[in-house]
Amino acid sequence: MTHSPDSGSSLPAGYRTAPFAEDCAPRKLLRLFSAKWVTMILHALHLSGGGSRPGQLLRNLPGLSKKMMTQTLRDLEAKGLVSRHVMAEAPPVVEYRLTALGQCLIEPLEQLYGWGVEHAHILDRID
Amino acid sequence: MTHSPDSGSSLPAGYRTAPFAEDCAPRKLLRLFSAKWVTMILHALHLSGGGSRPGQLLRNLPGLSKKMMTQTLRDLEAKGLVSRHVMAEAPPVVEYRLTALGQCLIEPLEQLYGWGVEHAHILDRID
DNA sequence: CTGCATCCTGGGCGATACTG
DNA sequence: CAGTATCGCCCAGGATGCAG
Repeated sequence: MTHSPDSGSSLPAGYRTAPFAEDCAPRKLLRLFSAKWVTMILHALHLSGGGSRPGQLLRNLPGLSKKMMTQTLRDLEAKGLVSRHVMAEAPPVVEYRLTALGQCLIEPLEQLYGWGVEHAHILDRID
Repeated sequence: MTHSPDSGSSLPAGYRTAPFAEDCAPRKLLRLFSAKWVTMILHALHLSGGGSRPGQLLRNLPGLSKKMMTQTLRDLEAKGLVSRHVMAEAPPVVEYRLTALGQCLIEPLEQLYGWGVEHAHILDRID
């Protein structure tokens, strides 16, 4: 018998997991973005043309601690969103760049950022 | 002398606060959305045509506890994103509805949800 | 400059039990 | 059914210090 491509379950179009499940696609995205510094770092890298050095980032993002920066970068690296490049050794020169995957995630992020900027007057009332 | 409308500071177009500041518009939005149940509840209300009863919500969102539901709803209410309507008294019948402001925030949320669904294959690699 | 380890606190959030 | 109050866990994330 012919059965639908999505393993036979009846889910809303496009979904491969229940739309309200903890692990539904949208939630994954939001969970990623909800880490305090993830979006800022992605955005900063993006604005720097896709790559930036740690010191640079630290200076660009007031409030960001060295610990959280490294930690967040490691996390993003593990997820394949940024890549680490060592250029020299003494003194160490490092640069982090957005991977193709990272560039991809920039899209919805910038959309959201854009919306936020455009509707700043609204956001003033929710925080 | 004529001065620019945005109080004279030199910020990127559209911004009224530094793009990297903790309280920049995009960050406010992300902070709101990062609360564990906010987006799910907004989304659920949206799908229910803008209004829903507590029990309904509880049943629709597996994993959501009564406490967190109420707490989140109270929070959203305080921010003017949902409104509370008591219909009867015994037994109590209550309905929560999205306000105009709430409807407004649905826009970027649904965008993000849409993007997430469309790129589920990518999201599988980040979580 | 870059990066890791350690200590510590706040509060988000879940479980449970009780009122009307 | 709707809502509140309490207890307690867990961990994100900030501060500080050391190492290459």
